[in-house]
Amino acid sequence: MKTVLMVAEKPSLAQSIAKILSRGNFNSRKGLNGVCSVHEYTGTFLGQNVRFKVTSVCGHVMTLDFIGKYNNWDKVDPAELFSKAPTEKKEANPKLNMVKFLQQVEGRGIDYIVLWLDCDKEGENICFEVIDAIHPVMNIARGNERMIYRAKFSAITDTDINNAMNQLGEPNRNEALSVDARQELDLRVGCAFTRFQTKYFQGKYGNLDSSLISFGPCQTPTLGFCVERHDKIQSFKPEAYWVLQAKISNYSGDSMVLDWDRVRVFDREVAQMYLNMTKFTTETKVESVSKKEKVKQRPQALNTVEMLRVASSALGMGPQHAMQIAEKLYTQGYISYPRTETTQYPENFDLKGTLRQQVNSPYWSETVKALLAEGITRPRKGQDVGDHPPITPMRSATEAELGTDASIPVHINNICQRNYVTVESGRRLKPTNLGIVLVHGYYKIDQELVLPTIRSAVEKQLSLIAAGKADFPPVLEHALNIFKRKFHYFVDSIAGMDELMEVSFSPIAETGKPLSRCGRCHRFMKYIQAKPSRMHCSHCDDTYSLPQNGTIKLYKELRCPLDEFELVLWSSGSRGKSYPLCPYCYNHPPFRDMRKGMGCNECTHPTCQHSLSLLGIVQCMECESGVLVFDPTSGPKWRMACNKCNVVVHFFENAHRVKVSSETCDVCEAAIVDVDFNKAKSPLPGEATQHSGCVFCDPVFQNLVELQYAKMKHPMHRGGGGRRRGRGRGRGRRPPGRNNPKKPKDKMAALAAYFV
DNA sequence: GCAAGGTC
Repeated sequence: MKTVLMVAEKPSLAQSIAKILSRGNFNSRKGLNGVCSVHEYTGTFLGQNVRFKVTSVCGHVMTLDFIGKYNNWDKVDPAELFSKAPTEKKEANPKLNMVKFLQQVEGRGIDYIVLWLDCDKEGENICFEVIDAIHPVMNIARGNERMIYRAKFSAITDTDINNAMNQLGEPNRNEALSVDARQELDLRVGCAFTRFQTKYFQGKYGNLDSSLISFGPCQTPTLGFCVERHDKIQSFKPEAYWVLQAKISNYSGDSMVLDWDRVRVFDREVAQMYLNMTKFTTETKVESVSKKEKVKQRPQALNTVEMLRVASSALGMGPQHAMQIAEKLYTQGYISYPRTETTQYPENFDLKGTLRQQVNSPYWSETVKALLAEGITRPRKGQDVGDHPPITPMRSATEAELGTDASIPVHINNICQRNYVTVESGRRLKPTNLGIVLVHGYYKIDQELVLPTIRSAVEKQLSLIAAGKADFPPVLEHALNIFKRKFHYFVDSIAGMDELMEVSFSPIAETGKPLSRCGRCHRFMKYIQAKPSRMHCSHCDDTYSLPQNGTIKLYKELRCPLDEFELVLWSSGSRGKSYPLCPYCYNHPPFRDMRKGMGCNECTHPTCQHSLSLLGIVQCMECESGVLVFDPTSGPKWRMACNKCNVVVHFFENAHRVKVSSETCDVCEAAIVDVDFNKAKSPLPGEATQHSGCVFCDPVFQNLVELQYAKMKHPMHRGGGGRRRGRGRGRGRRPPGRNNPKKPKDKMAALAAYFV
């Protein structure tokens, strides 16, 4: 029996599709990654009896990135990112193992594939990601029989899904290619500007309070809208004005308030004059009576931006939340696809049928019945962009169930995280100094960097690829060329933005507090606590980066024997790990086998008393290449910590001295440790206070060792497994190896519409 | 360490 593999965009959709097509008669099992399930049933396909397997991916399978060596910020000139730096497709989420799942497990030996990815450009792109993985391992078809099919649907309803299955088409290569072009453009442009800005300003100012000064074709215009609004509010100057109001009443006591035809005057004396004139009036004369009727236009059909706007103004719901709910309603079959720019129903759209679905609703049953009886008027004419029908209720819900794209909330979240804006009460966005300076800077240098127009122009070009009216390479090259020139102009004109920065931020040399001495000039260097924390020597004009997410203290005024820089002690917290580091060596590794970002606990100096060579005890039991290094600052609760992962091992408590000797254990090769215990609390037999031995093998010490993990905010490794013995000691070992809100034309117009 | 786009 032949096999048909059907792939949806997300697990919940795969299940819904299987349920509908098999009429509820299917078996499910977990897939390789535990996230994507596989639903199986038998049925007919192209007139033959086949086995159907319905599964899904989790969004994009692949992502675009530069090849490894171009991700080094120190060695790569950002300008190279526009053309020289090669890119490659990497697995978007390696933990999900999607390629293996598709290629080696579910796709192998299948006969047909039906693509049920969302029907938008991104979905079309994912189609080809799936095809690329599966096509090579499919059974070879006889003759010219087609093996790959595309289902087109707009709602997860019985009719839509069954119709799609009966009218399978082909995936659209051009639409997929337009997404490839977008990806490459966003990557090259975003990374080049981000790296340049970040490195330029971080080296100059000490209190930027953002560790990353990012730039993106969507997030930057979003910030632009916030700052523009803020500037308008700031430049508004309130002026006092006067209004005349008269309250009149007739003989029966009915009263009304009359408004002044002039509305307001800004001249107090004029207002006073009119007030004096009315003061002595006892009669009023009605000159005319007019009647007005107000007609409210009937609404247009709902698209995404309008839905988000209404959700915000009427329901007080943030865009992220609103989109999440819409997404859920869609996958459960209550509404049609919630991502659409279209505000016009097709001529043949069954409006009455849609309304009939609501006839038993406990909320509006009566209204629906009345509408059906008297007949309905079509919504006001809108625009059919050709993507999906307007957002439409597909079935009635009972208490409990209740951007042109979902990315607007993501852009807003982005600029919050970068500390460009803060969210005030009532979900109002207020730009920070940094956000304001950036936007004003772009305006000064090149307005197009922050205006939505350039993105709109790019999207227009990309849609030419999608429509098959232009080829991928020339469109990409043309767009990259424009941004490359903009980039060079920006670099050359950065002083313009810098002038604005100077007003809001302090030069790095004036920031921070003196902490440790520089090994070159022997003057105090300043410790800058603001992220990213670093050390700066104003005399030598050098900046040294430091490990993040912890505290930095002076380490007993001890010096590095190699460069005479005073050591500092990094600590992740009172119970976590700590190690000394030399600010110079941390940035400029002294030995060949060392890399940037290593502290003394990874230093291979053969004789320095703070080095791995002298304080290392044994190989870490949890990670591949780490060594447990004695922490001489940890007393009285002595401990050793892995110099690679976050394993911390507590050992002796009541000791006043612990020393790592140069001898090793015969059994496990761990370093022998000499310990002096307190007289009163010594765990040793008799009155003994001193003992030497292997921490793991010595019968006295063995019971005093306890394995515990450091409580780190961002664990690099998860715990697991017990302690393994006999893996040899690790001492000295090298580690191996914005507009009219009704007619948004494109994404940027949609974004602008949200800010109205 | 970076973009934007999917989704968990």
